[in-house]
Amino acid sequence: MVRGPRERLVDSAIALMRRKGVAGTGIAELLEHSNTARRSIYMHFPGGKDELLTESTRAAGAAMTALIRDVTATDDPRESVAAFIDMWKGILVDSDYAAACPVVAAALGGSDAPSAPAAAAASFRDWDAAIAEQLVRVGIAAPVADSLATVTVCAIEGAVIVALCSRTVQPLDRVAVHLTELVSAAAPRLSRR
Amino acid sequence: MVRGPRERLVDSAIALMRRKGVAGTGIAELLEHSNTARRSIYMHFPGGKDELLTESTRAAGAAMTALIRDVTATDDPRESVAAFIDMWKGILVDSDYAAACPVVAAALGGSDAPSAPAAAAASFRDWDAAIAEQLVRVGIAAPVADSLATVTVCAIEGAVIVALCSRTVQPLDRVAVHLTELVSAAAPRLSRR
DNA sequence: ACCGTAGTAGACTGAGTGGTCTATCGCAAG
DNA sequence: CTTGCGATAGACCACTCAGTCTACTACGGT
Repeated sequence: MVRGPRERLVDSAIALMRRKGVAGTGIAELLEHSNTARRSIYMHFPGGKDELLTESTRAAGAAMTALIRDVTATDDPRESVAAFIDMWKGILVDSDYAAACPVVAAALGGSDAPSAPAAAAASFRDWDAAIAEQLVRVGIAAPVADSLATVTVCAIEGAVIVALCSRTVQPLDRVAVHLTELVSAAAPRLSRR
Repeated sequence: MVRGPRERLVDSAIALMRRKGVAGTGIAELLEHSNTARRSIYMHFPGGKDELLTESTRAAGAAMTALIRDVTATDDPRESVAAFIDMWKGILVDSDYAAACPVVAAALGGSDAPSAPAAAAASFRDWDAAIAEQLVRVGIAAPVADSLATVTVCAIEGAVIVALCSRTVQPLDRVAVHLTELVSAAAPRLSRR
């Protein structure tokens, strides 16, 4: 694995966006965190902070898309939901409720990184599509699957935020219960389990 | 209604948090937006930015709690959900997808306003309680009502974020459908409508 | 009419912002 | 060895940040 300045910058930007948001992520802090020369930012990202954070949003979104595709390889969406919720619980607890979703930060950081929200929106769409694909595979009609997938993403992202500031994973657990309920109701052939 | 500097500052802080987040809300911008003397901030909020934004979070949260209590006065939670979703759609469209939830901003702004997340968490709890109260009233068992209330808050907040960056109210519509579905399933005596 | 207080206006500070620039370093291809 | 280039180190820029300070004004209670 090549660990050039570009990769280090993107990784650090993702880590900082999780904890500080877009506006709160400063160049100086980013340089220190990634052990990179100041100039390297503008070599790889001529557009400066906006370009760097937007690219980092894309990278974080793509990584999550891959993870979703991996987790949804099963034929039971309820397992997938549980796996996701567990992953988020791990992130929150391990970071002592300091790290949230970098893509959410990007979605809300339009005033500091104007092109970041568009990258966030693209990621959300990818996640939707990946989740809907699994739901269709287990027999849910496409329009319902799309809708359920969107709700899954929204509910989990919302729960992460509420859980973060409340310093408890309870919102995630509650969301897991009801998302499972929705999936079971929509996919009759799963509901006997 | 008295419109002293304190009220103007809180109102402006809420408006700016919606659009710029906590870290992105600067004192200078706040002063200009609220037409207030610099000194007045530190007269009313000796703790500076942290205290001002935390207090503004409490105010925004309380206003929303009142609105929730108002909207949930009905005995049909499905109407209440629809009313909320409509309200958010209005905010997003009217602001041209620039204004989100100030309480979410506070929840994520811990690095710039350390005591804001706690105020956000308190608001989320109040909203949960207000929503759960209505659900219990229509015959849903308390534990289920609590859980459903949390999911309602999380899903809507998540949908606002996704809708904002996607520049479409579709996520909110989809969330409305499935929240209604969940409420109907949990409250049998409503489900014939 | 007087005083006390809240509010206004705006200068000022030190630290920090994102971004640019020059100079040097290390290394690989010719 | 030499040339070229990405990377590093760090000075430097104009600007903004949050917060402090002084001087002045407006007004309500006595």
